[in-house]
This record gives sequence, C-alpha cells and structure tokens, in this order.
Amino acid sequence: MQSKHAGGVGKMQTAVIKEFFKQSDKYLGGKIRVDGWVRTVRVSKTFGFIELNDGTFFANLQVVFEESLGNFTEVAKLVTGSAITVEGELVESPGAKQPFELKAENIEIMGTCAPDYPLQKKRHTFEFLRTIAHLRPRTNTFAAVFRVRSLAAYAIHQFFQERDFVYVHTPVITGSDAEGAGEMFRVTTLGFDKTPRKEAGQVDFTRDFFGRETNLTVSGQLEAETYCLAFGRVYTFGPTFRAENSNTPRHAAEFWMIEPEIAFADLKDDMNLAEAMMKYVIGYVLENAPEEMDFFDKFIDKSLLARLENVLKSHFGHVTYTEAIDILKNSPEKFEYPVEWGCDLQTEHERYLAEKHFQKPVFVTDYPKQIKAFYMRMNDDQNTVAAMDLLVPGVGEIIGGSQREERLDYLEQRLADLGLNREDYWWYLDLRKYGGTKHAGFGLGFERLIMYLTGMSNIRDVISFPRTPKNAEF
RNA sequence: UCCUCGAUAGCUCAACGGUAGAGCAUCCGGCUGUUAACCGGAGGGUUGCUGGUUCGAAUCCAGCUCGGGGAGCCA
Repeated sequence: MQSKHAGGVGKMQTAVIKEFFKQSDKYLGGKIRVDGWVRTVRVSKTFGFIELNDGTFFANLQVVFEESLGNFTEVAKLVTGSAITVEGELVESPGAKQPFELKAENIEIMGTCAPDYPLQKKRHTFEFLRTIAHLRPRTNTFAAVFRVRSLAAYAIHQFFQERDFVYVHTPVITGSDAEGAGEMFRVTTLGFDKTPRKEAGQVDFTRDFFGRETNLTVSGQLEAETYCLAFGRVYTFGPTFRAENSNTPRHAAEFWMIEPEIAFADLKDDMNLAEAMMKYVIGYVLENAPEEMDFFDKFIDKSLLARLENVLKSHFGHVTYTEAIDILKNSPEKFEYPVEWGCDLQTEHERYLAEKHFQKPVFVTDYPKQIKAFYMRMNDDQNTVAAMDLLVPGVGEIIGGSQREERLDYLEQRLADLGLNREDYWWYLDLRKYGGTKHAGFGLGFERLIMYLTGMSNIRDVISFPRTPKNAEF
C-alpha cells in the first residue's frame, strides 16, 4: 500500500509504521519521518531507546537516540504516552527482538504526558482498563481487539456485497413493542414531572413525540423481511438494544447485530449462508491481522488459532433438537438441569454439545414451537418449528435464525395462540398476502463473533464503550 | 434478578484483632545496545461507604455501593 504521505525517492519520507514492517526494503537506509506515541523509554547516560507506536501496526518501532540530539535531556525524560515526531535513518538493528530501528536525528515533542498517566508498561487487569475505556485502545490487547473488530465488520460487508445482498438500514426507533425479544428502552419526549394521563390514569402516548409508544429496536428482522421480499437478499448491520437486567460476560444493553434475510430460501439455505459467512470472516481476519491473531493465540487463548483453522477446514455439525436431547440423555455427563424434550437447552447442555460432543460449531434445529418465536415456520409435525441456533465452543449461542412462516393462515393462528394483537402486525402480515414466498434469515451477535475470533471472554472488552446494567460511563 | 467470591498506595498484591508493606509506576541520582532494561534513593494511604462489637478493627458482624465468576433472559 502506497502511503498518501510518502515523498519522492531520496527525500525524507513520512510514512506509517505498518509500511516499514511490510516493505522494509523500500525504507532501509533511507531518511524517514514518523509520528507516534511513546510506549516505553529505556535510557542510559548518553543514549536511549523509545518504543514508538503510531496505531497503524501492532508492533512498535524502536527508536535509538543519542547525546548528540539537541534536546537529549528533554527526550530522555519522556514518559509513556507522550506524542512525538521522529526524523532519522531506518537501519538494521543489532538487537534480537526487532529487524530494524530508527536512528533518530531529530525528535520533536508534540505532546507531553502527565506523570499520573494510568497506563503502565506492565500488564493491567481488564477490569481496571474498563474504568479507563478512553485510554485502553492504547494497550496491546485492545489495539488488537479493535483492529480485528474493524476488519471483521469490513469482511461481513464484503461477504454480503459480493453475493448481491442489499444493505438495509432498519430503524433504531421502533413503534412495535411486541417483537418478543426482551425488555425495551422507551423513547419519549414526555416530561417526568407532569406526564399526560388519560382518564383511567394510564400515560397518554398520543401526546408523545411520535403520537404513540416507541422504543429502541431489539431486532431489525421484521423490517428486514419487507426489504427481503423486494430485493431477494438483504442484510442489516446496526446497533440493537435490550433493557434486560443481564449481568453476564456475554450480554450488553447495546450491541451490534447482523441480520441477513433471503427469499425463496429454506432453513438449509439459511444454515449454508451462516456457515459460509462465519468461514469467510474467520479467513479474512486470519489473513489480514496475522500479528493480532498471533498475539491472541499467545496471551489470551492458547488454542485459538488451532481452533479457528480447524473450523475453516471442517463442516459445521448438524443436529435436530430431538437428536440433541437424545445425545444429552445418553451422555455420561451429569447435568445440573434434567434433560427433557420440550425444555429449552440450558447453557451447560449447549456447552456440552459444542465443546465436548461435536468440538466445533454445531447447528441445533427444529425446536419445539413452545420455546420459539411466533414468526418461525411450523414443521409438518405441527409440533416443531424450522429454527436453528449456531452454538460455538467457548461463546455458546452466536447465531439464532429460522425459516419464516410464509403461510398467512398459519401465522395468524400463531399470533392468536400467543395472545398477540393481529393489528400490530398488519404490515408484516401483508407480506404473506402479496407475493409471499418461503424465506429465511438469522441474527448474528457481532460482539459474540469478535469474542469467538479473539478468544476474549467478556463482551465488555470487545465493544468500545460497553453499556451494561449500572454502567454507561463515557 | 438469584447464587457465590471480592474491594488495602496510580496499578498488581501482602499484612487476617496490636505502629499498614513489597514490586511496578512517578520524581531524583547512576549506568555506552536496551527489550516489562538494570542499580541506589525519595514522595505517595481517612484500608469502597455507613453503622456495630472491642481497651484496640484493614482484619470480626450487619446493611449499602461497585466489581469478578456462575445461573436465568438472549445475540
């Protein structure tokens, strides 16, 4: 990649550290200028070393400076976190830990760093770093996490765009409060002191901003289906909000979700899409962030690379809910919760299936209708629905999807059975009246994908500023 | 929301009923190739908050707040 800053041959070249590592031949022996932040300084009486990072590359550039420097005393006093611009010659390094280093001829101090800077050059706990979420992207782990996150987002867009999917922006504010996917955050401009009431005492939402009750979306799926039945293949990728009081390493109140929806497609097509997408993203990240992935493998999860590479080579497992119940019943494992057909699978059951029995990602399909949402397509047995969950080792449920019920009479019956108001779904039901066809889709929790890709074990450490119960700092 | 464990210097931890310590970080000094550099010195604390027991509480008890792990809900 040619830097937009790169100058002509023989002149001083300003470039980013990534380029020195990717094309060191081009720069070795030449004069360069580089901007960055000090990660650590090691100084002696007449010379010193600076580890410089400019955010473009995982590794640091070692800068060597000597007494001849005009501002040697000031440079020698630099502390971790300072911003500097260095000019000098890029030379081969005699040290064992880096191939080359920058022999400084001039160091300009662009921004000093106060001595109470909380980041040290030793290891911090993730719990502490969460309290300084504005500074943590400067650490190795978070630099790696958020570069992988960026690459994974790009890979997802690329995967769908290459396959002619249309990216749909579904609304963040929704008027539908009956999507059944959990507690919602209310959106209102009504005052708290004198909330308008109707005669019976309930809040009068006709006087609210939208003239009706509105909430933050818990899923873009129903809206995505409308565009699916126009474009054939669509996907959403945006923020999602759940007001559940969930206190776990896998839940956040604000998270990002990817929801593809495909027309003229059944559950099998849906699972094939999900598997292809997962493999595409894994492959893309392994190829484009090798330094970051090596770091995770070394310091975060020692079996990460082996596991991801194995996933690329193997086919995902497939098992029906009914078969899964049999596997669990016949397993030697002692479960805390009893296994019975009709009960939802507990976390311990899901973990056993993904981590012990299959030891790779596995689709569980055809769940009892009682434990799944109204829009999932009824199977011929009238007892199970065409649903699928993808379980992955270490994270658990990462995808939930289904073939949608396209038969109007079946769908109306399901709404009635669940006590849902038919009028609230008038436009959703219209899709079944006007050219309805079989279609399917799924929801992928983006943060859970990042956890799976990096080996990070807490969702709060894979999203820039996590929102969880009792925490919305920053 | 439930169960469980925890909160001591900026950070990571020790002290477990009797004067609150160490390593790292910071500041000062030393050191001619360092790699979480090294060596010497200094400053730094209402022991999460409120109350209780005790001659005496970081330590024991109660409540609260916040955090970790597990569970539920789910992505």
